[in-house]
Amino acid sequence: MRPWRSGPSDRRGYHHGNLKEALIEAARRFIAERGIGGFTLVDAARLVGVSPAALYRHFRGREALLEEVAERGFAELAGRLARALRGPGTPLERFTRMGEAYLTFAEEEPGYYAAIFEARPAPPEGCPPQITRDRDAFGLLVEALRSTFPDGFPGVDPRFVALEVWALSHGIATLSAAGRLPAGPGLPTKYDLLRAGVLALVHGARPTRAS
Amino acid sequence: MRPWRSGPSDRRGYHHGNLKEALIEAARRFIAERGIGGFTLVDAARLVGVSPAALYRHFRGREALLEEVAERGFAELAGRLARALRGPGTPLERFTRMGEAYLTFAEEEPGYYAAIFEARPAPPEGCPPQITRDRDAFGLLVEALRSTFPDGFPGVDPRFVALEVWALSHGIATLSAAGRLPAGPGLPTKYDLLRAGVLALVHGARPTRAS
DNA sequence: TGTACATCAGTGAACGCGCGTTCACTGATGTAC
DNA sequence: TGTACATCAGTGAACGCGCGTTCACTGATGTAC
Repeated sequence: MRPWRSGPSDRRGYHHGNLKEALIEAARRFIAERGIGGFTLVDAARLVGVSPAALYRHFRGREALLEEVAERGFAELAGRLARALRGPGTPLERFTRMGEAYLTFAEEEPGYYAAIFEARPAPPEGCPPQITRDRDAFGLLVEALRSTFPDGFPGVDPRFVALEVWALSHGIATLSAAGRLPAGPGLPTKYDLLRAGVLALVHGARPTRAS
Repeated sequence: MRPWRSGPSDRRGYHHGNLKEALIEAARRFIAERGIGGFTLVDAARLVGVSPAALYRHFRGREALLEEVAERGFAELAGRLARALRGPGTPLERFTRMGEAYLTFAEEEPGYYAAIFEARPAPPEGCPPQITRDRDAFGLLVEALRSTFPDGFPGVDPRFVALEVWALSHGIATLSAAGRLPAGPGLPTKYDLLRAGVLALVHGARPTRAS
């Protein structure tokens, strides 16, 4: 990519100069507003001020653009989680902040969040990138659990606890995004819910499961 | 609706006789396969063997059909939950079975489940039916908690615990539907996850929240 | 420093498609007499 | 019991629309000489 001359100029001309990034950004915003299904190449191009055909200089098509958005979103999420975990405080404080970072990401970046989660049932070919991404994120969570509770959990695989924490976080994030968590003064925030829930899950981890 | 002459005849003729129900059923199946966004009136009509225009004898349009599907789905879900709760066993056993019924519903009826949860951000008019539905379902859960744990939770509103249980259930159901819960022999099933998680949430309910 | 040229990121018109919806209509049904 | 008729659930053709994608093209850019 051509080195872009510095300065705040928003530029406009025959060559956009930053089209790929601008399209990803536009997609992120439209997905946030209307969901994956409501996202349209034509709208994205219009927002950026470019003809729809220009898109094909940078992406193979709609799916490729969505995949790129999911990729960016995942990188952003992973970065936020890692940063929260690396911060100051006791292990438990940092773990708690990681949960908050997850909810905050889902709230601030609903486009990314949706792209990450919807971007593919995809044909049952190899499809390794997705698997890899999940494994990376999940591994991060498991590692965080291990370092936060170095003594582990009596008889329970940390991955089991990690799955529960993830499911709770995802549930809170999606219910909240759908406007289905009762909210208001005096009511618990989603952060309250997650904090208390994670503590309970972590403390309550006992060998109660059947298999 | 004309009394339908009995018999297993699938019938075919100028008058379908059962078109409204057949369309709802078709919508349910297509949403399950392709999601809300992938659902199409034309496909539904084709599956039922009727011209697309026929639909408008029974629904005001696409949105109305989706709303009807969501309504049916919600009724089915509420019925299943209530039935599980009314069954035999100790209160805790019945409460646990209610959770299983939730997951089973989400798995067996992904069309209904998606319709229930996606069927509307809807303009900020009165929109009472949705609110009412949520309140009904949530009230059922709160009632179940109260009767399962008649002594309550030390210093914690049962509705708080109910929200956490719901969020966990929803998170597990959606992750599972998205194929993102690692599954296989030796790995915990989603039922294991929910059972252990609910126990932990219920036992761990303590006054830890900030607000 | 100036000019010819290769490169390639853009244009804009067009395409085929499938969608939701409408319309005037038609044919089956059940009822009144 | 037979017939005329009102009702209304269906048809099928058509609509306007916006979509993703293609194509031959054009104009700006940066480089070689």
